[in-house]
Amino acid sequence: MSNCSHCIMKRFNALKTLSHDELERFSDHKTSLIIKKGENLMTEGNSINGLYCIQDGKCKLTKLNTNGKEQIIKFVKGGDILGHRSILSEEPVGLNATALEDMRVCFIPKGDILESIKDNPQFSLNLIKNISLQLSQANTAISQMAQKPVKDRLAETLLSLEEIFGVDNEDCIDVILTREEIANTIGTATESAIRLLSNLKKDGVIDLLGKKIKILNKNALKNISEGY
Amino acid sequence: MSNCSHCIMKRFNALKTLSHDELERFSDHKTSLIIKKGENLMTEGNSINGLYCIQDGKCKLTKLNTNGKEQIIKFVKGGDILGHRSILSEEPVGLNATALEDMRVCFIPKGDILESIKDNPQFSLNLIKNISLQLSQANTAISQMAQKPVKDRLAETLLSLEEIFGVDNEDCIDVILTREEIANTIGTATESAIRLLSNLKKDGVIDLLGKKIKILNKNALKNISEGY
DNA sequence: AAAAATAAATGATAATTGTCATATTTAGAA
DNA sequence: TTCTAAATATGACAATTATCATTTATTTTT
Repeated sequence: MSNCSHCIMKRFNALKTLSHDELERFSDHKTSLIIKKGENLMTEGNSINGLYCIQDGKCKLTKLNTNGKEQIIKFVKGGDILGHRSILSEEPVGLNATALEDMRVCFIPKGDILESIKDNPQFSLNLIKNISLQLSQANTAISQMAQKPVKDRLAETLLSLEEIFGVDNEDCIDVILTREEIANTIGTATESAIRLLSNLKKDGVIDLLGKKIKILNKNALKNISEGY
Repeated sequence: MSNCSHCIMKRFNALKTLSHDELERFSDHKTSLIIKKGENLMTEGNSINGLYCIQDGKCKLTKLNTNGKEQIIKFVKGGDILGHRSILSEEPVGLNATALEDMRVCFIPKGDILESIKDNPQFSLNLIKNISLQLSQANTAISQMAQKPVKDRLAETLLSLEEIFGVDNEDCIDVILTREEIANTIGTATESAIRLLSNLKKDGVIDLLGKKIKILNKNALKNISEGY
């Protein structure tokens, strides 16, 4: 099985401050798992006892609203970690993590993580920074959801998806989402999302190739996202 | 000047795990300040080098949107702490903290806080839990802003305001907000907020006594907040 | 490959929400 | 107090967004 001290994950995030010894310890205790598209890596309300390192693949973090609708809170990809908030706060997981494509994930038991937190203040601090950044981004999201019209939020979301996932060899945003998932990200009805995407295409701002979306005019999108 | 080890603050939050010695150190270095209604305790984008303990008074945490509108993210009252996120993440403050009434606040220099974080893992952990809880609440807020109609959000907000601030001797929610501030909390136009408040009053769910709001039927509000 | 199921697209219409205008009330300053 | 400014309230209307119905396209299953 692969070794944590050689893993690409350690180049990212909080994990980059871990010593060789700590990574070896992780290696000895970790389990690798494959999450198939559509399956849940974490489920809202459940407790977990470890940290997930996303090796490969993409997932969405969602919340089920009281009205039964799914809200997508965040997208996660290879190199990201999941579950640290729950470990640190000793609370159940707050979001569902659902695979958007097949994923390769490593699971590192809570005990090892807590040990590193105790031994390695820098690791601990990096986890805190990660959570703080998420809080900061969440506050921005609240503001935008509350005050921006759907069209602006769609533009914003498309830019952010390209930022997160990059583009493929045809310059399309490198993630496959259904129209419903896009709608659940910006908080609108699926039909509205479809209509606004069609408008953006008609205006030459984006191109739609099946589920693939290509941004043609980033500046125009940026303007729309700011209400112009 | 008052002494931290006798302060009511230490009954709350992360501070409750601090030792007598730590509190004495805080006491020696702290400064007390009065923030007048309308003044800012913290300002978005500025850096701070310490922790604020709110002794008394209320404030709103806001974010200025790209469209120039103010979004209220959170309300803060006596017993709460502010600035720990910025200290821990070593980033500028993300939100404005504006006094809703005159406030008494203590400021404890960053150095003392960082020392306690190093010495006292439980203190550190409690700060993390505080930030984690905020993140969890923020995610819920995103979902509600994105998916619930304004009426539901208003009902939700009224319940939450009573939860946070309690009621005065006339059973009114114990905080004075302008209609504009209520609108900026739920993310709507001031006129819409006014109209929906009037409707709730007409339906006998709340009573409006000037700026004071009294919840008459908590169950009805709860139902409205959930879309019934 | 054909059939069935799911997703996307579009029109028609209704409901929600925002904007502008204006009146009324309240709070603050001279 | 009296004046002035600001906040609240309400109507009229426009813009945005949701819902429902239906068609077309795409994906999945048999």
